Amino acid sequence: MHTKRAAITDVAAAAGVSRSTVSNYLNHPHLLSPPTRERIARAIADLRFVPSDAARTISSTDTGTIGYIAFEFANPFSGVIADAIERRASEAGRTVMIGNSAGSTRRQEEYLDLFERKRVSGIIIATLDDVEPRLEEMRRRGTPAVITGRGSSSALIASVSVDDAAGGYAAAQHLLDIGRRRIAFVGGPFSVRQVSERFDGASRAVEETAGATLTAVRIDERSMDAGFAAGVELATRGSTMPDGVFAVNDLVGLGVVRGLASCGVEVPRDVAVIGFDGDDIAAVAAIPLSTISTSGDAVGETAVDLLLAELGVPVREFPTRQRIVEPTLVVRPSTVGDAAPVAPPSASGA
Amino acid sequence: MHTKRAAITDVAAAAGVSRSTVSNYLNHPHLLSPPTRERIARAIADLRFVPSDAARTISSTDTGTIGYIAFEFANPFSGVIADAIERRASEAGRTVMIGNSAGSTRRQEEYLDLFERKRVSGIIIATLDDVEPRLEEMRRRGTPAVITGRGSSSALIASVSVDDAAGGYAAAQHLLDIGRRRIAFVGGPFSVRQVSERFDGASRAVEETAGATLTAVRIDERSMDAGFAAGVELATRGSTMPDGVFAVNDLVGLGVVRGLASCGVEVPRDVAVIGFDGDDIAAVAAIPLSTISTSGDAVGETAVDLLLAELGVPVREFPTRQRIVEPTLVVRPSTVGDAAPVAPPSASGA
DNA sequence: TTCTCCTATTGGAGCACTCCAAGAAGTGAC
DNA sequence: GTCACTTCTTGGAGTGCTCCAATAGGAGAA
Repeated sequence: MHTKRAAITDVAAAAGVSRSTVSNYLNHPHLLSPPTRERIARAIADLRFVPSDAARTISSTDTGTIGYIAFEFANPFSGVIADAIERRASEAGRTVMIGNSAGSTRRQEEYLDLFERKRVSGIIIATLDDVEPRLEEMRRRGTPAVITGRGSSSALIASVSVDDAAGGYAAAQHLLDIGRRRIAFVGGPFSVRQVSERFDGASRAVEETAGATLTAVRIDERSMDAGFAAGVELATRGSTMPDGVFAVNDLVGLGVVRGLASCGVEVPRDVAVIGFDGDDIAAVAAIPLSTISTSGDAVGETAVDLLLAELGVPVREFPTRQRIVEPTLVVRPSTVGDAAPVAPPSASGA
Repeated sequence: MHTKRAAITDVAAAAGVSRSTVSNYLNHPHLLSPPTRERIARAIADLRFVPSDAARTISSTDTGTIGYIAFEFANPFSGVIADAIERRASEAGRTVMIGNSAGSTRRQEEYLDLFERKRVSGIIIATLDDVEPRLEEMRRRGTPAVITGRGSSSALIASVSVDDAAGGYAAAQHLLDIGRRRIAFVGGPFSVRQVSERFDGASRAVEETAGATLTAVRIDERSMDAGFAAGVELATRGSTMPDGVFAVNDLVGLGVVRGLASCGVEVPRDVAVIGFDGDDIAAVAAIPLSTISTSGDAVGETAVDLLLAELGVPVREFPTRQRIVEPTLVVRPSTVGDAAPVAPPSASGA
């Protein structure tokens, strides 16, 4: 099928030097005299020699690759983060190995195992589970990790998280600013920290405003379908129907809009809807969705920086262990429609 | 910082057996007696031993990982394919290492180098460049590859491609079926095979229909902005404005729709628009876009199957070298609006 | 009891590299 | 011609594992 791969010994023989010299050519070329360097270069080209990273790893520990365990590849947000991680890592001369836990704890464990066996330099993991103990152990063995998406509960493990409470506050405040008072939060399960913190942030904003109320519509999964169902449910509440909805994420938000629309409720005239995440699809939807945008780029890049810092490689900015990325409000027609918005008692764009 | 990692020798010592026995435990556990097995298991747990894949690779060649070089991570379609590849590979007990060429030939080369150094079992690459010679060489050295997205020009390199010509034909035929006669193709550059084949397919359909014409609007990049510009340009053509547009992909298609709309042209009443790819965003757009859908899942899975076949691992289905995935027509409001469509002389849904 | 046949275990060679102490070769000063 | 330095180059040991031929230790057959 194919001829045997050339190894460093073959190159040495072809160039008439020792293995060590070829190794030096590969790792410390400045040590060689120009003629030797040239002969080795020719031999490598002739034999089409490709050094084995495995053999190198075995005797030098650092593999130069970063393992990233995504939570859900299907979610476009994952792609944005992965892209940012890959870009930043590549700038630092490192490569990324990507796994996809698809939300499964088992697969997450499998990937942690695998990456440790591969001796990746470090791991970036998006997770909802309590993996800190495991990560601490791995760290002790020499493989550091950074958690993305939520804060780390361990001082030993770095994390990059989005300020969900601040985002929730901003979302609710925006609804209040455009005059909405009966706010509904659509999301769940509350055991997921992101969900509860977004809700708590919204609560705080609502409490600060006289006459405003906040109710929660619990859903089990954060999908467009669940949002749709919630939208339909809200639409049929009659007089207790909210005039503002804060959806836990954009997918759910888009579902809510559709659910409401399917019952003849007009967005944003009757009900204003805002999401969370800043997905691209939110922008191109039938009624573009207002949202609290978290920069996936920033999250990914920061995660890599934190990891590199832990690896002792110089990075652009001095890192602290736990980083929090502030989300920003993006206003679109789903809250401030082209159609004249409901009279805003206290107008003030956020 | 951390204690030295336990190696197989340490485990052997702790369990009171030889290194070979531990190696057997790892790779051929059936050879061991239950008591030995247990002692080794305990020793591994106590020492928190994690075997090194690098050391294994060095002495057994197959790393069990597949390298995937994506063309553009930012494009959601990449995510779908990556997800499918990852899933299928994981079913086969293999892992995926992902790189992102971001359309750059240089980075593509870098990843090919890297993956070969890592001794991945095989490579799946989405590319527009003529990489076959390089891949043939790698194959000779023991690293096979599969190209996705376009056919391979080499009989030695497998590929999974979408039948772009058939897709182009179907797109144009759909426009003709709903009574459109002045068709415009928006896409470019024509040097990219996918583009020219889609156009050629469309040509064929148009030629078969008396009185139908096809014109091409060339664009340099396949982005929403480029589509928008093309839409605006078309809208200002006055009497020569087409009544049907076939956009080279969904992103461009969405741009065209917006461009037309920005000039007061109504879709699909005045101009019907169809895209290509089957992106999710096409479905949730303001005016959901009809499209020629290619299943990213099928492409990804088939690519893995082809690669595994090449690696001599049994797979579900007997593979041939070059696979072609047939795209399917998805009809949405951008061609057949809720508003009454233009009188269709020869109605026949495809 | 002796011999055969398993089964479970092992020593040692090998894999493709790196790393380091030490040697060779060349240069210039005295 | 000798000595002190550099600059290159090199053997050999080490890395963590796998693979294989060889061996020990029983169990059963004769």
